[in-house]
Amino acid sequence: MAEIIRSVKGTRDFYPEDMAVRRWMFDIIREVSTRFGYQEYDGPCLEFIDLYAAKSGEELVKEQAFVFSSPGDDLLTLRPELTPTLARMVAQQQFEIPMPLRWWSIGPFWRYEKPQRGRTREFFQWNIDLVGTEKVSADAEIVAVAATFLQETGLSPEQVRIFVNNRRLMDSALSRLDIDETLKTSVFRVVDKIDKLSKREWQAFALESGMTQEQVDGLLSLLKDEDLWKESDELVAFFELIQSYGVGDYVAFNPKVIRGLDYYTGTVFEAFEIGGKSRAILGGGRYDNLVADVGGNPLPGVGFAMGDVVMELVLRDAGVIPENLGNISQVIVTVFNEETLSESIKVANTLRDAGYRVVLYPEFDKMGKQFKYADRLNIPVAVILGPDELEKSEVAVKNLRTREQVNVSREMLIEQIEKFLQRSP
RNA sequence: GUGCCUGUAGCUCAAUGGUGGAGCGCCUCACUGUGGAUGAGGAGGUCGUGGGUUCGACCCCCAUCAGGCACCCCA
Repeated sequence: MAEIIRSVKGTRDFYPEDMAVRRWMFDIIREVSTRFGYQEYDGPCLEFIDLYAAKSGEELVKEQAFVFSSPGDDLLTLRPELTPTLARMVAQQQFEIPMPLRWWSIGPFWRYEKPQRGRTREFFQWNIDLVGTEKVSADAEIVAVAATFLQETGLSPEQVRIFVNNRRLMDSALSRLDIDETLKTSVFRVVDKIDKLSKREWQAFALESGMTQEQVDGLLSLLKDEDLWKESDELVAFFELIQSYGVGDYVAFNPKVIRGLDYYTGTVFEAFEIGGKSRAILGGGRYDNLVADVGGNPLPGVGFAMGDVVMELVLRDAGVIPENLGNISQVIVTVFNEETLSESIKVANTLRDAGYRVVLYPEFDKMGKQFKYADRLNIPVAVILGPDELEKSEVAVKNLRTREQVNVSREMLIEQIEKFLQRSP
């Protein structure tokens, strides 16, 4: 066999069974997003690199973006994230769009990373944002959307949890420890590392980043304080509202959640798998200057992003992905020989008009082979149209699960198929 | 960028340095109007690639390519 040209590293092939899982997941995303009144949007996959240079972390553009020059010598990049595109789209029509806007999107993104479990170079990301209000009720709504999604997939609060924190709360708490403004960014990084390093390593890392031993101890007790949120009016209001959404079980306070990006200003949150690998599933928060960097007036907003790769792993491990996804055909119409082919086509079309998913066997193979083919495609019902049936203007309908077979008139065909399908959907 | 592991049939994987196998899948037949089972037969391989050691290499060594995993980084 000739050598097959391999696929590009970090990309995935979606065979029908894979595509069915993706479709299932995306349908839940769409359903939940629109149920909360969000509108679908999208931007181009290609952008000028300048769009990201302004805002995204330097790292993201310089090291992780697919950048290339077009034949016209433009420096282009395959979008590594959607937020800058959203910012531009909003800025371009800032006074046309009714605020607050609720937009969601799902599409492909690219990052030049080293592929490993849960990480590919080409992936899909769900983005959802509520822009134009700084009310804490907006924060609660966005987190409720995330929680509702998790719930709809079948994941339980014992399997996943959304951990919430607040940047302003942490800011003032850090100030109480006499941590200087200039140090805060690196302290946030220290916080971010606490569960990734051993106790000793973490202490060393904390001291290295410029904190005193006293401050490190203070920070440590701060991060253990499960009641810290009560000091924040915003968080108190937030948790009250999230209860009203009925998804309180999925949401919890966690002072360790801080998130790397600089542009978050208030509420920040991350969903994690509980136990197991405790992988991060989605993350987001409040930002107060969405469009400022692309030249518009500052707009407050809140949103999150979720990658499909880790999400699918979590769903798979949790065992919540339904069996038999995808559009399995319901009926196969067999073809006896060349003379009966046109009758088979007519019957197949009748069934299609009635809304069934129908496969017509493409050749004149012997019945055994046609049934075997139906088996492999997991089709539950077969229609047989041979010379005997044609002569009596009947059709034979066979339930391939139970082997039951009956001859019925053409008029009774749909009724009979419906009977078999109800018994084995 | 660093480290570890793996490349053998379409797929999943075996094979003490001495003539490359199994399971699944595929094709044919038993079965010329009825499938999942069973049995019989069959097709299918440059052992990732290139060097080296050896009387002899799938096996040992080196290089290289590809894939996976864990770091680093990050959502």
